[in-house]
Amino acid sequence: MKQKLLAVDGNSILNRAFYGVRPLSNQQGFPTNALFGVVSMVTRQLEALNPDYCAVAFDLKAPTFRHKMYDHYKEGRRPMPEELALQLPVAKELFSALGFRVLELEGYEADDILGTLAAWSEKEGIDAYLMTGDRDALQLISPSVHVLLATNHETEDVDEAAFLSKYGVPASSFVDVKAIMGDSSDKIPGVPGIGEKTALDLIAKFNTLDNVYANLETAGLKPAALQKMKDGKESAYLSLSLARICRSVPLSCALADLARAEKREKLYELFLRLEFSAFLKKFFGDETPAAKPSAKIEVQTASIEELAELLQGEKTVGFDVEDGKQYVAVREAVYQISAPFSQLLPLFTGKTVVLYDIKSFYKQPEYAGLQDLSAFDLMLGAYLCNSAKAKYEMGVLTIDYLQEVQNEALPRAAYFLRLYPILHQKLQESGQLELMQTIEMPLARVLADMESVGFLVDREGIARFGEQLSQVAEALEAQIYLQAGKTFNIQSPKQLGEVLFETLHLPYDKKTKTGYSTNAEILEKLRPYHPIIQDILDYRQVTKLKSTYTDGLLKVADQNGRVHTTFKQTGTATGRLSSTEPNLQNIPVRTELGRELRRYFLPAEGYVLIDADYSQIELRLLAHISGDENMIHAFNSGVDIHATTAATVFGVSKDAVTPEMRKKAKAVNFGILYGIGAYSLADDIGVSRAQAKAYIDQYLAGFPKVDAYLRRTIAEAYETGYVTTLFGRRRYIPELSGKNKMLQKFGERVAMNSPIQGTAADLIKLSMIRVHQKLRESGIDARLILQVHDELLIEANASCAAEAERILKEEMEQVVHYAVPLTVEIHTAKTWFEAK
DNA sequence: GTCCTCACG
DNA sequence: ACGTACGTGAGGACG
Repeated sequence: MKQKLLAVDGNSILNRAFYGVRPLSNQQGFPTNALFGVVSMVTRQLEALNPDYCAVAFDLKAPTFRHKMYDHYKEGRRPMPEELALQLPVAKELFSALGFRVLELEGYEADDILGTLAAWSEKEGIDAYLMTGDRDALQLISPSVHVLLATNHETEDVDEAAFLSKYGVPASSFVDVKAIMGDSSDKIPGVPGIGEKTALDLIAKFNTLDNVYANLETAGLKPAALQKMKDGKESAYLSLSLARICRSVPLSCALADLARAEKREKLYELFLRLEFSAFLKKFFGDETPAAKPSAKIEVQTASIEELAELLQGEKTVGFDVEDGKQYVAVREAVYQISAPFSQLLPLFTGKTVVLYDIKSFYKQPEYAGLQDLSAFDLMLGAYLCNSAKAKYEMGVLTIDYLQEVQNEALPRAAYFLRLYPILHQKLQESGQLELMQTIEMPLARVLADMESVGFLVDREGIARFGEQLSQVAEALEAQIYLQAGKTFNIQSPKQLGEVLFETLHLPYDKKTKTGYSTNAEILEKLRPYHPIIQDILDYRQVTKLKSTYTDGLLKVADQNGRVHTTFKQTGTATGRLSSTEPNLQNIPVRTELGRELRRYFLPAEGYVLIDADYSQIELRLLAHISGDENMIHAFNSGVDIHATTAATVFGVSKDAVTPEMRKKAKAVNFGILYGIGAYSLADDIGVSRAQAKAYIDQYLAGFPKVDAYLRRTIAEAYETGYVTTLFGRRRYIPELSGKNKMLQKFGERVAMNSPIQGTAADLIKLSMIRVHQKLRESGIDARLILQVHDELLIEANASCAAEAERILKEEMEQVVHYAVPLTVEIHTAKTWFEAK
């Protein structure tokens, strides 16, 4: 087995990673996105190759940076963005810790060093893998030298054969091609007027630049091209020398000095500092290097009497159940307790019980009584501290807040009482402690009850409906094949695109990265061109209903025909809930056929369903939050808000508003809530961009305080890095602190939308807690079973339906008293279809 | 695992 | 040069 060298162009891939990975930073605000990308790319290659030698090369020229791969930087050099410059020295540390020798030499660029290493490898008879995002390096490919070309999402292994089949010339001739075609981003002139195609043709025929000029007259060029080649000869030879990568940089080390030497303690330290929890887990698992020894905790067993003794005078106690074993944490110690929970309960009274994922305890009857204690859920606390995280596992929390890797040999409870004061303080500092105590913690109990109760579905009815859908799908499928003239997989966007745009030659405008776009919006436009389109749209709808909804629901119904969703309380950046397995927050309603499904969502025998939803809650909150008199007045006078908006936008009286105007105004209202952009609004309502901008300007002139509010919110978000809801819920917007304009724009839209969407989420959560409480207090036979963002469902005994309806409407409408009324539409019926 | 598509507010 | 409305979850295709 030949030995291997992995040599990385540090500048190139750091640059790639910086532009390819969304902004990330650690809690100190230090940018980490490029470093994350680099570690991710490099470790993948380390695993795949297991190289014996590792080196990384960095440019050492001017404090500027070449953006070769981005045409828009073709004007030349630009200063490196600060966020990237900060990461550069850490990248060197990271490479070194990963076992790479860091190579840099005054006056040489990274690719020259790579070229030199490639030459060494050839001489020593080992395989070299050159990792870079720069296509220039392809000229270094040889029988023993591969280039690992890092593109946006993958790293492509280019060897001699791959190069030849892609370009039609051997890799060794790549510089000759460049000498002719030039490279504007690299300031290589080439032969003016000659492009890639001619250059490749010539080199394919003659192999080298010398040979091309030796045979120029017989090359079969058109007269114009021939003349250009003649005129550009000098430029071509200059380009050849510019394009050729140097292979003899006078490095002060030898191949043997590049032997891979991982520095694990350093790596651990760096990963911790950067908060790379996934990499920590991958590299270190539960083993903590000596650099930072985790607290030495012995797990002891204790009887209830002993525990009672230990807990004397303690204000906080940790509690957890893992692998069926109960753990109680007291200060620095963890005790395994084998008594039933009911015996622990009195010992916890009067203390704060710190635990993780309290909802899962509430769902198990053996932990009854927990709801009467004062508790602090670390998962929920961590969510409020930063709602943008993908995960809130203990392993992540220990890294983010304790700067150490979770030792999985210890019970999780070992960390609880160390995490609690930190999270508690962060909530206090960020003004979210009340939100935690009065909304998120009590809500967990409500959600647990809702999940346990579930929603009854008519399984036979759904099965019948599914059968009908299958039959329709089969018929549509036959029609589609007939019209296409062949069979293919309609559900494959790739195959469908080929059939539509290549077989049937339908016009297309948009392509995705991977092929033709065939989504409903595109197909809608194609409808007039071919009857197959309608069939495909219908087929899509029917198969979606069948697979996601009828089949999906039947799969998860319990033996009583009830489906129990799981509400994720830490799933969204705005504070909303989400619903999984099954997702009951996206049951169809917008189309007639889809809505049919709701006929099979039922109350239990003798019960009814009550469905209540807030009308236009987000616009009402916009009115309140902005304090705009015109919008407040519109809501207080109970008029149609979209019609009022239309009158404002179009400058007509309310009587003169046409349905078309109302429709457009409604779109503008949505646009405002989502963080408006003229471009998207124009696209949405089918007017010119200028027209859309005029609508927006009119709107903002008509509701001046809305305008002021949006501007103020964006400005504050730039200053502080976050936005908040009326209840203090915070969302950080790191996109605003980066230099990427597109991401900044996105951040601004987030800043406009999140306080509104988030406040609505806070409000309905509070309503749920109140409704849950009221229903229990009144002792009536009714319970909450579902929340769909602005909608609540109750299953109530028919005998107390009216009372349940009254409570639901009252609690929802009176949850707060704002500048505009929060109105609720409510219906009671025997199916969800009828109740909505 | 990631992309595309589509269901909801 | 590029490509946008905000927030989600699920299923199928494909590498």
